[in-house]
Amino acid sequence: MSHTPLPTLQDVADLAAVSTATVSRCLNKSGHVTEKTRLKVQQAIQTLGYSPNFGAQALAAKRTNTIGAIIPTMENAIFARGMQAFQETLAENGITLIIASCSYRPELEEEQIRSLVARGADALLLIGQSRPDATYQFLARRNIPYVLAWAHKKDSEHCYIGFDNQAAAQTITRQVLELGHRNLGVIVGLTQNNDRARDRITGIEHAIADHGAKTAPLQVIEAEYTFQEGAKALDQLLANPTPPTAVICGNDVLAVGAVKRAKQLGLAVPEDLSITGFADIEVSELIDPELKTVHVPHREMGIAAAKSLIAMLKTQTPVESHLLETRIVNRQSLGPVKPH
Amino acid sequence: MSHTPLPTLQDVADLAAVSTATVSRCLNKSGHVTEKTRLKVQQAIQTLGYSPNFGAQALAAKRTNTIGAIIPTMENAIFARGMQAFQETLAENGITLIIASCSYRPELEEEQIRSLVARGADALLLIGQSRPDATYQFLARRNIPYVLAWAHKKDSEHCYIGFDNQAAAQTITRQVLELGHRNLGVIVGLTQNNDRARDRITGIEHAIADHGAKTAPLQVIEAEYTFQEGAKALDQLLANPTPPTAVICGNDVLAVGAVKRAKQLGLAVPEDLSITGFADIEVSELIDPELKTVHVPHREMGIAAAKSLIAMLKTQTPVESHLLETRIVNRQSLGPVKPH
DNA sequence: GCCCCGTATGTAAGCGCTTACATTTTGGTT
DNA sequence: AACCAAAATGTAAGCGCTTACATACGGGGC
Repeated sequence: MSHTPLPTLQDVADLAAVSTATVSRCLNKSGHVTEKTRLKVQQAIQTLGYSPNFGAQALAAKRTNTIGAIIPTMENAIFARGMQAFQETLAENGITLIIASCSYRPELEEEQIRSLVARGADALLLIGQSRPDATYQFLARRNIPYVLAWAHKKDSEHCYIGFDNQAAAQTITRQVLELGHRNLGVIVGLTQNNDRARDRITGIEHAIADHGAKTAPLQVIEAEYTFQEGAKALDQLLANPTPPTAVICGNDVLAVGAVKRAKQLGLAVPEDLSITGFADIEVSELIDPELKTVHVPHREMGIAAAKSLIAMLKTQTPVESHLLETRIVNRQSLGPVKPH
Repeated sequence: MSHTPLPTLQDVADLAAVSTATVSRCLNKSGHVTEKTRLKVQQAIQTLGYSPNFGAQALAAKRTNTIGAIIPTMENAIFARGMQAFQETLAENGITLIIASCSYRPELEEEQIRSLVARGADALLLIGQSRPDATYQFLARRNIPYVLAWAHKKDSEHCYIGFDNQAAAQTITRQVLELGHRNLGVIVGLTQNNDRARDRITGIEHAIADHGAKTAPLQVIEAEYTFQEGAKALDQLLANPTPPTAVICGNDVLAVGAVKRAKQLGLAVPEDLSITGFADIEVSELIDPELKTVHVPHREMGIAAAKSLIAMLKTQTPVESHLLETRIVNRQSLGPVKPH
C-alpha cells in the first residue's frame, strides 16, 4: 500500500506549465485550447498517471456523469438484456451506471431512489409507472430527469421508453381465440406492484370482449417470476373441473415453467394444451416445444432509454416518450383447440 | 423544475442552532453528541428535507461508500444471482454498487477498472484472476481493495472469494468415468480470456489421468456462452468419426444448449449420450432431462464477497481468501455408457 | 467552592476541481 | 506598423462537506 499522494490537477498544470483552468478545459473537451498545449497537457497527464478526483469534480461541476437504474431484480432475464444494452450505451457516452434492485417492493424502491440520488445519480431509469406521487415530486424538486421503461402510456407527463403491454397481450390473445380456444387460463406476475402485469391482463380481457365469441370465465393466477411458480400456477389452473385449453402467460419465465409442468403431467403441448409467453427471452427457444411469445426489443429499449436520459441531461428539457414495437413470434407452443 | 437551492449542512446547522461540525457528527454517527442535540439536528434535517451532497462528502471524506463490480456480462445467469446477493448485502451496509461489464475482453476490463476507480469506487469486485500485472499495480498504487470472485487459488497474494473450478470439474469427471465412459467430449467457454474455463479443463484432464483407464483422446470445443453455441459445439463433437459418449460442459448454458440439440438429433439423453453442466443455474432444472451439474453457491459467494470488501475497507488490511464448497447435483442427464 | 479532567461543541482549514471573468496572445486588416 | 476582434490562457472564488484542533462545559473529589 503506497502512500505517495495521488497527483492533482495542480500537479499536471505545473508540469505542463499552464494553469489549472487550461488542464480542466483539456479534460472536459470544452474547446478553446490549442492543439499544442493540449498535447503538452496530455503528456503531463501521462507521465504523472493522473486521473481526476471524482468527489472534487462532482462538487465543482454539480454533476457526476452517473445514471442510476432501479429494477425489480437482476436475476430475471427479462431485465438483463435491456440493462446490458443500457449500460453499454451509457459507457460509450462516458457515463457510469449505478444499479439497485427493489424486489418488486415499492417501499424499497422509494428508498433506493433516494439512495441513488443521494449518491449523486444525475438521472434515473425506473421500471413501470406506479409509484406514489411523492416520489415524482421528490425527483422534480431535485430536478432529476428520469424515464419509465418497460412500459408505455399515451399523453403522459412522464417520459416512457417501452412498449404497449396491453396491446401486445391483446394481439397474442386474439390469435389464441382465432384458433378456437374458448376457455383460457392466465398466469401473470403479482399484479399488486406491477403495472405491466396488470396491463397485460387488461389486454387479454379486451381481446376477449372484442372477439365476441362466448367464452368460459377467465381464470387468472398470479405467481412470482420463477419456473417453479409457473409450474405451480399451471397445477392450479388444471385443478379446475373445466380446465383451460390455452394458457396465456404474462411472462416467458412463467410460461416455460408451465410448459415443463404440462409435459410432466403427460399433456402434449400444444395438442392437449396451448401455452403462450411474453418477452421472448432466451429460454423461450430452449424449451420443447419452443414458446409462442411476444418479442420485446430489449436491447433497443435499453439503448433508447440511455439516449433519452443523455439527451435530457444535455438539454435540460424533457424528451418525448418512445414507443417500441413488439411482434408475435410464431413458435410451436400454440396450436388449434382440440376437437372433442 | 424547481429552482430553490437545496438545503446544505450549514442550513441545518443554523436551524438547529449548532455548528456544522455537530451536524456532521450526527450524520456520521461518530458519537460524541448528546441525545438532546442529536434530536434537535434530526428535527432540522426533517423539516428542511436535507440530504447530504455526494460530491462534497466524497471530496472531504475521501471515500464514496461505493463499491464497483466488473463482470463479463449481465446477460449470463451465471453472474446474475451472485451479483444480486452482492448488491443486497452492500445495500444493507449503506454501500452502493456501481456495475460495469467487459464482454470477456481484457482491454475493456482494464478500461472499466480505471473508469470505476475514477468514479470513486472505494473497492472492487473482479471476476477471476488473469489480468496484467499493471492492473494490480494500478490498484495497489491507488490503494483500492479488491476481491477476485468466482475463482480460487491457494496461497495467493490476492483475496479470492470463490470455489475451486479445477477440483469441481475433476469430481464430476470422475463420476462420468466411473459410469464407464471412455470417450469424452468437452465444451467450454472461450479459454483465451477466461481462467475459470481453463481451470475446468485442467480438472477434467487430471480426473482422466488419475483414473488410469485407457481413454480416447479428449475432444475439446470452445464456445461462447449461449444456447446456440452450445448446440453448435455439440454438432462439431458428433461430426467426429468416433463421437464421445459423454460430453462434459464447462457451463450450464452450453450444456442445456447441447441437450436440446441432442434431442433434436434424435439422441436420447442420457441413454445415447450423457451431458453434464457446471454452475447449477435455473435452466438446468428446466431442461428435460434435468442437468447433472456442479452446484455453485452463488448467493453465498456474492454475500461473502460483499462482506470481505466491507471488512477490508473498514480495517484497511487485506482479508483472507474464502473457499466455497461446490457439490454435485444428481440429475438425469448423466447415465452409464451404453453397452455395444 | 475550587480544581481538574473527560466530554460536548465550535472554529476554520482544507479536499481538488470548475468556471465566470479578466487578461494576454494571435493574426488578419488597413 | 498599428489596430482590433477573436481566441487562448490565467486568476481566483467558491462548491458543501469532514476533521484536527481549540474551546467551553459539567460534575466528582478534595
